[in-house]
Amino acid sequence: MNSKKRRPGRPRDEELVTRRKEEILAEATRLFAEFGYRQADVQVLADRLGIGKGTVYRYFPTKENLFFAAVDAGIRALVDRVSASSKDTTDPVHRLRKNIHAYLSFFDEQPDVVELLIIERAEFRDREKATYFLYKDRYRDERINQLMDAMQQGVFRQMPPERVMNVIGDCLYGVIFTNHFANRKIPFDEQAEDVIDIILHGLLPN
Amino acid sequence: MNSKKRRPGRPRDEELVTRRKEEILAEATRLFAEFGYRQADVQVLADRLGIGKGTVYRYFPTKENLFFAAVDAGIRALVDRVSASSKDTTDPVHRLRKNIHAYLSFFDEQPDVVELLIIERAEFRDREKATYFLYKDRYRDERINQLMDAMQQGVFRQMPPERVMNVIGDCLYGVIFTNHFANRKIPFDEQAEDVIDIILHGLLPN
Amino acid sequence: MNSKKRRPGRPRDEELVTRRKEEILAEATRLFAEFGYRQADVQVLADRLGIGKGTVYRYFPTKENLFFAAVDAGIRALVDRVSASSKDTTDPVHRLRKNIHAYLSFFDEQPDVVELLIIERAEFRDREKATYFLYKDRYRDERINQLMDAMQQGVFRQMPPERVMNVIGDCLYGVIFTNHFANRKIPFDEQAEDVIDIILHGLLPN
Amino acid sequence: MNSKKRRPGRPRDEELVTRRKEEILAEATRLFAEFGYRQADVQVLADRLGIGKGTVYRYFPTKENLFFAAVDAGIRALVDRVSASSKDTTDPVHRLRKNIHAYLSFFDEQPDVVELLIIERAEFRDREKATYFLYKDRYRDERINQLMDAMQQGVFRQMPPERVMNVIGDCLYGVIFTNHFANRKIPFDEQAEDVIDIILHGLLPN
DNA sequence: GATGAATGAGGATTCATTCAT
DNA sequence: AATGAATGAATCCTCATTCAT
Repeated sequence: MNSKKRRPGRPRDEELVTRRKEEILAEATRLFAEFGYRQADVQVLADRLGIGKGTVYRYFPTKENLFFAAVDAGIRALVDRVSASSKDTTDPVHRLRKNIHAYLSFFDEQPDVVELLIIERAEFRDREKATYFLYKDRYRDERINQLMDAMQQGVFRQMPPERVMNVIGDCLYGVIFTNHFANRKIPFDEQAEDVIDIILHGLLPN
Repeated sequence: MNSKKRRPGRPRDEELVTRRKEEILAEATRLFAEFGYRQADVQVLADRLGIGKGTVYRYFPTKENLFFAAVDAGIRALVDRVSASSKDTTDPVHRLRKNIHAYLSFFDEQPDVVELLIIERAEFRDREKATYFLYKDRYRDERINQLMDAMQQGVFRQMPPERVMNVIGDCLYGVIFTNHFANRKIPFDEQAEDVIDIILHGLLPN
Repeated sequence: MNSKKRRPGRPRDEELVTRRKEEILAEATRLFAEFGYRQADVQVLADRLGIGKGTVYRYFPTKENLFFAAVDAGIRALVDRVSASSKDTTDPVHRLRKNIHAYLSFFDEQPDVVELLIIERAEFRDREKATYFLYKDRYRDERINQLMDAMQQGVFRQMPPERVMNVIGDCLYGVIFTNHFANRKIPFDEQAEDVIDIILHGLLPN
Repeated sequence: MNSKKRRPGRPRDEELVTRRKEEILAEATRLFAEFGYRQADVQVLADRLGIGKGTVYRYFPTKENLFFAAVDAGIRALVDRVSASSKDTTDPVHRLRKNIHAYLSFFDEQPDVVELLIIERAEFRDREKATYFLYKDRYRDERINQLMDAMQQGVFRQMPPERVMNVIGDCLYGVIFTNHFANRKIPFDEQAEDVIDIILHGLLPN
């Protein structure tokens, strides 16, 4: 499994760096989620980690850099989870269900990541796009193709695939944001079923 | 009618107070939307208004108070718009369409209000509920009843009304947030139609 | 009793001014005692009096002026009380007793005045002498003479009268300050007796 | 003995902390005495010390905290001086004389401390007791016992010891305050003798 | 490499005073 | 005369970042 060639010299150092970065990132995520960007004090982060403030700056040159690294890590974890959820499925409806469940369960487990998304937009308003959507764009064509296939197969109605994708994506995004903004406590799998039901069948009786 | 005895001295001008507050609020909304809460400088606000900083504090005792007044005004305007949109409609489908159009057109015209909602959550993370949802709660029962009526009439399928309401609300919330986070430029009425289409008919062919 | 000649014209105006000043001064004394000089807000003073802030400034050109007027009024009241207390007494011991009782009872009734004395020094450190001592100086010679008479008569021991006066004065000053600084609640007449006892007889057995 | 493992990085220098705090405290005492609490600018303090403002806040988290640290240091120095003055004396009269001389000579040398006491009360009026009296309370029982012994021995008259203690304390407190309020310049040892004379023998001829 | 001491730019808030009404 | 709207000077405190040890 660990197929990287182990070269002689100081291989452990690299690992150390990686491990340290991850530790810092994990704590930083918690800190930002707790205090917001501005109020999150790098000194507090260092204290919680039991290291010096300078050490944090060794691994992340600025607070902003640290923040975006945390956002990135969070979103990458989300993407991995959602991708994995439908790996062995080709049925469009099943895949959609799996993806929605994975998406909502991820944010249920990692509520801090939602906070990071909000904070990112609140603090870095001048960015063209939030990180989340940069990642999303990468999977755009793949999603579109899957939707078009499903329509071709007659599993979904014929609709503009991009717009369908938007509505589904927006709906899920809205669910997790509302959960946080309204302090809503609904079991995530119930939410998933509610969303799936409406997205698949609509409100009208057939 | 105006039988109040004129007390000596300069009379307090209630209208002036109202006008001033509105002027300040309008500019504050722009400022917060532009810079975020922390970065928004009350001095800059005063400069833009051509008044002294102390004058701002005359009308709003703290920056936080000012911010929440701006949020409140924004949400009240939204509520008014949506309420007005379906005033003379009793048909459930028509009402839903009207409401969704009104909702999206409001945020299309007042994008600053979306920013305020995001900023509120990012900065005041400890509040039980964001202002938006406090307002929403007031209309909860009314909405539920309308949905139940529509189901009774057979216009909508029989479903748990609360959950339906949540999915619709989340979906719309997600739309406006995504518009901002992803810097998405789609005509709001197209978005409205896309959302309405899926919510009413679902993805599956009938 | 009201022996001032009432002249035709607008005599009431003067009275009004005097009355207004006194009302303002009384409330100002309370306010300063409650908040200190810096923290005492002229707006609050006006509000408590039910008048406009500008009106306060009509009667007292600056806050500082207002403060010193309050101090002055307080000290003048003290002086009057103490003077009156020994008006019909010529016996040195009796006069001393009367004066001490009057002094302590005054500050017992008017604790705000003590606060003013403290605040005066704390805020206006550059004054050569606190107002209290300016007033005291006026009575210096009279006091000295009284003490010298008492010594001549053999009622008091022969001592440098100035120094005796200082020790007595300091002692009383210390009593009222300590009452305030230590939040001490002792009936003022007991305190008077304690002070009188020691000042007259000393600690040593005769 | 110094067997602690040297952790990596710059070791925390406790001595430096202590030294810095003392330096800051000394200058702060001067500053507060000169300007009062409100008017004392932390920036000026930093400038006088030739350090950054942030450094002051590194050692004292708030201006208030800094002020009380200064008060505390001042009073502790007083207590030490007075305690030391009568260490090898058991004779009550001698001890009283020594204590009074020490007390007055302390404030003669450290007039800034008197200012701090005044400022404390003027600014922090809501405190139950001024710091000075909190310290004094600790020595209360000891003082009472000494007085009772002296009375038992017949060195002092029989009197309520608590009240005697109060009168002596108030008298001294009054002396130092009057010195400052009235800008009085009398050699402190003369003052001591005057106070001692009256406290011991009273005004009346034996 | 790690640490933590030092820094100072940046921004909210208070309140005496002025002056138009 | 009386009022209260407007002003802005004055100051505390936070915290990212640098760099000597």
